Amino acid sequence: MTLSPVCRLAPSPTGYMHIGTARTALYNQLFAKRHHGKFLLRIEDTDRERSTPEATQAIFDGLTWLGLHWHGEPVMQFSRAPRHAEVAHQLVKEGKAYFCYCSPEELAEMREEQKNAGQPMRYDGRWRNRSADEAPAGVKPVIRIKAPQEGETVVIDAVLGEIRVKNEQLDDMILLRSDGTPTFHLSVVVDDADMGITHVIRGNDHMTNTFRQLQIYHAMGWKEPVYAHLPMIVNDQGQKLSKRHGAVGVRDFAKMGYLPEALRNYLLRLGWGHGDDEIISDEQAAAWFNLEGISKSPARFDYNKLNALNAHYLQLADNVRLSELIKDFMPTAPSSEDTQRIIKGMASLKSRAKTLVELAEGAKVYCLAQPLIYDEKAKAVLDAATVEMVKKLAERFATVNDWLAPALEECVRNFADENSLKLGKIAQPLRAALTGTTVSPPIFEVAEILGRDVSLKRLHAL
RNA sequence: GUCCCCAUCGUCUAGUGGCCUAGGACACAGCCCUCUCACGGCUGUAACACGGGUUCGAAUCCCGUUGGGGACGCCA
Repeated sequence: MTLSPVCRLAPSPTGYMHIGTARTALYNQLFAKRHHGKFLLRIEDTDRERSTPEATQAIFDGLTWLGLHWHGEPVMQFSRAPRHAEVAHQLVKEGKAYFCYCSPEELAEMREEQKNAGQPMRYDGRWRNRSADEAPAGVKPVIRIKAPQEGETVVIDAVLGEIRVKNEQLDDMILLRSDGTPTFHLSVVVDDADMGITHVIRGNDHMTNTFRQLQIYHAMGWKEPVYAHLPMIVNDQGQKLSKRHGAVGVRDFAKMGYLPEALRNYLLRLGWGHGDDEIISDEQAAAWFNLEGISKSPARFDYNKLNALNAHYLQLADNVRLSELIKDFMPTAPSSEDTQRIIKGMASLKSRAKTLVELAEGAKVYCLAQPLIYDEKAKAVLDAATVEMVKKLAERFATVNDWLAPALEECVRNFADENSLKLGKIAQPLRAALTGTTVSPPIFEVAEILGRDVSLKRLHAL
């Protein structure tokens, strides 16, 4: 690549930030990084009805949380409306676009007739060659492009290859609405051209838009960008991911306890491959990412794999960082002493968790809420005879000098030998007594971290 | 309805005419490790949608069928 690429993410701020948008952002950012180019952000807020500042903020927040940084100030598309109108009028002057005075009702009627007749639903060009004198009074016209009616439009897509469509299939799309505001196609092309975008990497739902957008490039004599259309992310039914069927917002994944680095790795591999590599660091991703590796077919979102990846990145994550992150997932904030215990026990805790939610759950052992609550399984373990035994063990514990896991383990092993018991026969009741549960990190480690006083207190509380 | 795109284990994928009795990862099952649960290690189940070609040879190329997805707005 001789010139460094300029990529962009162009989401419309009409709600939350979709996970598919996040992946598109990742691919754009990686591609730009790989080739030392730029990754720009443009907020497509020309739909004044649906665009909200909150949704715009959600996009900034989502990208920031994911660790995807864009270059420079985001472009707010609506602010460029005058420029878009200017281009539309220029095309009219050059005879490449024209005014159309059809009412929305008239167009709807036309489509209805076409549909009933089994015809393709397309604008029939009824104003293409009429002069403005025929304009009905009081009707504000739209501007339509005078699209070529013969030949074909060809897209060379970096993912899909060459795609051709006959121009007769395309109609004269609206460039400028009757209120003078630009439509999507016009603003996208004008902005991409003005921003110097060289590579348009976007969702496959834009594939068929490309033909129309190319016509604007051709009319204006602008150099067209390289296109790369990404396969959709679909749900387990194979359909477009939508809010009706579960989580789709980046924020939802944060709330479910996923780490941004895990989501990045997951999204990277969802629709792109590099041999047999599965765990891919940010550095490797930036060095390896290429358009050739993008797959053509839609990819299903799979929580199992995301969970596995998240578990992996949890292992790699810094213990103090994790102790901070799990606070959002705990009913009450742990005290500073509890937090210290959690950090000490984190190595064992995190190997047992797939998400921050599970990690927070596990960390509860070190949060000293009194009295200790025993779950059903723990109660079952602690029958009367067993409680007697544990109390005897507690007396032994009181004599342990170094309150450290190895010493405690030795103490319990000796106790077990003396009573001809298997270690498990004592360790499990000990676990139940110390944690109120039957599942925890290694119990001697838990006892060590809990400390002598707390541990003995819990044993005596039986 | 019209147009466009897609098609390898349940899922994500490797594979670009012989290296494929199709590889990896996740999930699943079993075993080992083990104080519980995990981690880890080992083993296993499991796929080229179908039908025609082309070729000495096809998961790989071509055509068709079927199935899936997307687009057809004065939304983006």
